[in-house]
Amino acid sequence: MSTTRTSGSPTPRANARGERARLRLLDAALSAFATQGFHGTSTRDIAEAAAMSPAAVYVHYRTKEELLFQLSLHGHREIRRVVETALGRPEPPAARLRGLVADYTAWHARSHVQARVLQYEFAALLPEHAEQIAAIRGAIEAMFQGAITDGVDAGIFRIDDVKMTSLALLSLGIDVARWFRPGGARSPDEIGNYYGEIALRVCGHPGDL
Amino acid sequence: MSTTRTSGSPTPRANARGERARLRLLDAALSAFATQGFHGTSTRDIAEAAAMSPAAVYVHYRTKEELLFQLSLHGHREIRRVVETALGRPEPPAARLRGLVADYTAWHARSHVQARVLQYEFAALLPEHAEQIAAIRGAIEAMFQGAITDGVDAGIFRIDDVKMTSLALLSLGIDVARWFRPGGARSPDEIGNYYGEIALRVCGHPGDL
DNA sequence: GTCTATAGTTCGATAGAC
DNA sequence: GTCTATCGAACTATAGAC
Repeated sequence: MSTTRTSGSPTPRANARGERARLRLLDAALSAFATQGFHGTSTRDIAEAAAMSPAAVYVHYRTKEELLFQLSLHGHREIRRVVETALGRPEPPAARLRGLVADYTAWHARSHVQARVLQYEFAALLPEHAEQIAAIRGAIEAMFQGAITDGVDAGIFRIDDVKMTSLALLSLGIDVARWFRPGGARSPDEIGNYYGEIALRVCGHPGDL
Repeated sequence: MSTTRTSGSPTPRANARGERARLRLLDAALSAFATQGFHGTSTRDIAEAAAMSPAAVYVHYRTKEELLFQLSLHGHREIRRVVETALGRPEPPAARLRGLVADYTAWHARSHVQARVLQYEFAALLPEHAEQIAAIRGAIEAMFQGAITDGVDAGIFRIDDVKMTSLALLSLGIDVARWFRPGGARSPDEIGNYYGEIALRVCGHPGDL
């Protein structure tokens, strides 16, 4: 993650103390945005949670929106890496799609706090930042569609509409961030595995029934 | 929908003019909450969109949160009615589940503005109001689980976990409110029908593959 | 880099005339 | 029921000392 530097520090690399403060602020903002939303969170909330004065926030981040953008950018890159890793495994199309949906879903459960912010606070981003995030989302969607198309071309998936099916599988994973609560009946991995099987059924994979 | 009366009007039934003003405010609040979120919307935004002064809002609603609660309550009752109607049809379990998911999903596409508010602004409700809404959500989830269990008992669905499957089908419908944009490639009914078929596949209904 | 103090704005909600 | 005017609080962000 290439963080945009905001301070006028003369050294090219930030010192350890400042770096720790930056991370504390990101962490505080993440929790607050996840539970109260971007607009429901004040910079004072963030500062207090990070054990700093309200003014100290602005030494590290120019605006409250920049905090949201950094969180959203980092999170989306993390999801993209999860997807790329899942698709990088040398497996046949069915196992690859199952693994993809399983990993994507498990990530949304395990990182539900992070996921809530980047999936549901998108509208609070500045237009230029939203555009950058939208590009990553597009890449993720394209990879899902590619994984489905692979199975169709191999003759093992039977579906009418690749794009609609892709949207459905993405929805399954994303919405987990909305309802998941830690300490529930199922662990993130269990939910992921279950949803991976569901994905094969959705794609009409014969061997799965 | 039994609206809570807020004015001190002496007549037991509000007059037509006041009723129209109330509806204008609800409509203005709905649009604003859907696009900017509850906390991102000011009472001035709502008043302006309803062509009223900021003060006039408070003649009809005690607080901004009451506007959200009325919208959320009305919307959740509407969804519950959609689900009840779908389940009330005299059909075998498979057709009933397909119709249920189709109607539930199509509603979230057709009423995506309303759906966005009631699915994603739940956290902004006061605790006592959130509790009331949660009860309706619980009833809806129970009806989904019932529809799935019917198919399992009839021996036509093959699934491992009724609750998890129910959550997945609910997620499919709800998340449509997040990504749906009018004028897209598919109409709400088409999306609903497609998702109805997906639901049968998710439940492992043999006749569907 | 952190603080105290505060500028300047906007917020939710109310008072009181008509 | 609607308005103008406004209260008091909270907001984002900045100034300037250390």
